[in-house]
Amino acid sequence: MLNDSHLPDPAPLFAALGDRTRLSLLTKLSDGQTRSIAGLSSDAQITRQAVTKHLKVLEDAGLVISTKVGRESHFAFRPEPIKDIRAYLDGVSRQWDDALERLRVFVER
Amino acid sequence: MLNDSHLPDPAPLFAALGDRTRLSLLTKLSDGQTRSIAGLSSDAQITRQAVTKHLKVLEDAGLVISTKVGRESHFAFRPEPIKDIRAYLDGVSRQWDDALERLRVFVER
DNA sequence: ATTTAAAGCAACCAGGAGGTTGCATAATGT
DNA sequence: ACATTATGCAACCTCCTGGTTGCTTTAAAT
Repeated sequence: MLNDSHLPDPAPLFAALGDRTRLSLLTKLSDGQTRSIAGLSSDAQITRQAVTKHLKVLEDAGLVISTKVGRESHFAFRPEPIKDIRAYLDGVSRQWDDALERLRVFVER
Repeated sequence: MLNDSHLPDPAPLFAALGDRTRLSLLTKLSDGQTRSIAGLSSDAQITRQAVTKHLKVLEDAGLVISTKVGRESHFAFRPEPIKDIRAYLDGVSRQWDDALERLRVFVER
């Protein structure tokens, strides 16, 4: 049995990624450049305040980090949680592959 | 620039994974065994009807497939979408790594 | 034939998510 | 000094989500 009781719950992380706007913000930031809220809002269809809320969600999930620079908040991408969920998905895939392999061995005997 | 305009929007897929109950259902099913709604509901803290709703979300996301067997609905894991989101995350990670590499080259010259 | 078990369906409810407007505050630019 | 820009904060609104209860239908078990 796949036992994930020792892992932190990845659901909130997936939830943070489960929004088009947030994915788009993340994609922009994943080019390594740091951006202000105004910079991230300029080409969005929603208000600056809505973007701020999305950035808060991303930051709470650890996907982004912000630092104050003068009157601006500069946001940067944080890749660590991405690694975490890839590891989680690897676990799920592995359990599946193992199940298939057991079935194959059973059928072929 | 990372261009994801040709890809199907992965946000709904992430959203489907963004719930503890659904992740737990998926984890159970990823062992390769097929299960009825009653079987999946028995050790859950919520009602059978709530489980049914979660299964519908998972099925809409393609993460699970159901077939009727007599009066029962049997659910099975579908690994394909997992591969899709891993590919998506690989793209994000790659863009990030490339950015770091460019920075390194720039700094070291 | 009757009872029991599995599932579908609909109505309802509370709370959260995503968005807005409006206003205040604090740096920057001129 | 004054005007402008970037952000923060709060109130509000609507719709969706995750959950419930209650009832019906259908298959299986006795």
